[in-house]
Amino acid sequence: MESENKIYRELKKRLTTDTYDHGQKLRAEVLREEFACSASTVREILFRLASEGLVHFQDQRGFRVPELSPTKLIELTHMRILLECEGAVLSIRQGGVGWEASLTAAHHKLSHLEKRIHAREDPTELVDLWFNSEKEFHQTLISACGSTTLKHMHSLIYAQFRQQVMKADCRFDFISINIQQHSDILEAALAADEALTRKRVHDHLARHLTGQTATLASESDAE
Amino acid sequence: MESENKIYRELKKRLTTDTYDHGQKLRAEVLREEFACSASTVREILFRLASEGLVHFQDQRGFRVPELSPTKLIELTHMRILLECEGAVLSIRQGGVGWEASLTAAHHKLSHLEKRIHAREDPTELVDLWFNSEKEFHQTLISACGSTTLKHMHSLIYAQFRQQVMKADCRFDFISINIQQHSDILEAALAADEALTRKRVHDHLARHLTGQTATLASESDAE
DNA sequence: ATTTCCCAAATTTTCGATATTTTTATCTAA
DNA sequence: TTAGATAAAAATATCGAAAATTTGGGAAAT
Repeated sequence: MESENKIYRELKKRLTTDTYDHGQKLRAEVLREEFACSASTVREILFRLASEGLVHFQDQRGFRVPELSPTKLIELTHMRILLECEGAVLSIRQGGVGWEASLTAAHHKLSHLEKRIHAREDPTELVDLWFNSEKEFHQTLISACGSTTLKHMHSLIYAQFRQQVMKADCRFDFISINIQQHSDILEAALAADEALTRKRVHDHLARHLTGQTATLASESDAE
Repeated sequence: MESENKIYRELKKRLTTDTYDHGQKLRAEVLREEFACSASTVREILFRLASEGLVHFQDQRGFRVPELSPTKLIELTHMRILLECEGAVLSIRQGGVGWEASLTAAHHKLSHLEKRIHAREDPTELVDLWFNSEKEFHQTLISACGSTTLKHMHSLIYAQFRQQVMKADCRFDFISINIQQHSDILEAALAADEALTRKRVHDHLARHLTGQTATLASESDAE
């Protein structure tokens, strides 16, 4: 049963980190072998992921990685803005020095990493680290909001958002803009400027509101 | 498959409509008999409900109806305010006449029912109808927001909210206030007054923000 | 050549049995 | 009497196989 959680985390990681292709079929029988467990166990985990929106399930037709959807991405971005602005503002009000410290720390790590990525020719090796750091920064931003429910909703949305942009994000086309925007958010948050924080969180995510982010290179339709 | 969805809906209904007690154990073996299916099927459904927050799952200890939690209720109320205000405002902007018509219709049905409840001595028979109507009204309020994701998040939150207040709501202590507040919301929405709509949605839900709603009569801890 | 129907293969869903873990009950020793 | 340990009972997790459903391909008919 400990292994089940392990498999869950591994699958979730893959689904949000550019391992599978959008639309690809996820056969329990195949994954069963890979993870050395029964098909029922895999099935259970896939259902769990399906209800989080990271896997698409169709009756009698099994599981798939959700398709790329510009509309979905816009909606997810909208939700992220709503939740992160709310969470950030509440954190500003209630967070105190402890929160400021952890946000600074999270930003420092992220910033350091993003600069390394920016300097590199091929940042492939750093992709995984970046996914973690950027997630941690945004989670820390709302961490002192005082609502487990808000944080939970955010993590659901964030994971789906990441799944939609994982392929694009691996190219780091916007890395230098990102560096600036993350700094801007930190600055506004530490200044306890609620309106400015909202604006900067919005600006940071606004790029995904156009529906043109999804112009990707060759989509292989492996099956 | 088809029967599975049926069982899922039935269980969800029970979990949000005062059938089980908070903290009550949900044994797969018991439900298996009742629904005439295998324990695995029930287990699958319970997992699904668990990831929606409607049942509590603990490793090796099975499933339970979540405990009553004042903190949780406050958080859920907060989320409802956030989501419903956003959804209502977007609907005002994008809804058009069609939306106004369905909102008026939903309100009419709800209003009619609430007046019947208010007039009665024992409204027990109308509880189920009321749960449906009140849900429909609030869903209609945000139905033209243009975001499937927002509506989905709202329905997750709404179900958990209802689960927390189901026992209390069956007593209809606030029915006359509710009638007024539902009307107020309709009025503001039809007037396309965004700020006022936000305020009235907030006021309608504010009662649950105090953490004192949960003073209930005898909690039986059946097992 | 195209469409329809039917059969076979592959995939998914359901199930009951087995193994593991937790809970309850009983007994012994302090 | 109580606390701890152990055994018995109950509940849960895992599995492989049987049942049901979909998919793909080929033959017959238009």
